[in-house]
Amino acid sequence: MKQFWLMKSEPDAFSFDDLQAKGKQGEPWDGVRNYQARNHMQNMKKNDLVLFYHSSTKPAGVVGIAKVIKESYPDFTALEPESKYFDPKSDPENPRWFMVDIVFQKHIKRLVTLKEIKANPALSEMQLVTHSRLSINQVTEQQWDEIIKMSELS
DNA sequence: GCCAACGTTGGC
DNA sequence: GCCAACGTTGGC
Repeated sequence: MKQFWLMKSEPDAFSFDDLQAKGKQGEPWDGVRNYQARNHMQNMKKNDLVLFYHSSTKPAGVVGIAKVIKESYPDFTALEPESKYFDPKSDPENPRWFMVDIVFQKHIKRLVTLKEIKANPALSEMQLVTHSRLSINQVTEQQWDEIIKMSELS
């Protein structure tokens, strides 16, 4: 069964254009230090599709589509003391944090803003709305279709 | 830059 | 196991 996700990024740090520039090699999604978000990553399967979301920007919203190309594996930055994501409590024998690799898939026709998502009753159950601080969200197929539909309306 | 919401930590 | 203190996220 195909699964759908939404991943947030601050475009100043890493944007959808940056992901596209990475080409086929994609990008390891390091630095996630929240258990719920980690659990979502551990459930991701190769070829699952991802809504790429820009946060802390004007306006915030979904900017494009990415795809999972590597399933979860330990986030090595948690074990590197010189990394800004270093977690002294993460044990190399039993890693606490994981990451996945994602790759650019395609652009959508236009930005779908958070404001529009919040205004759409069909999307009131989205984790993006109900768990606004969670950086990696699960998306249902119906929600996915609705967002894509919105992106195709001018 | 502010601040509300909320996840995490640590003392007890 | 409770909960106050603290840190972070993210919209505005």
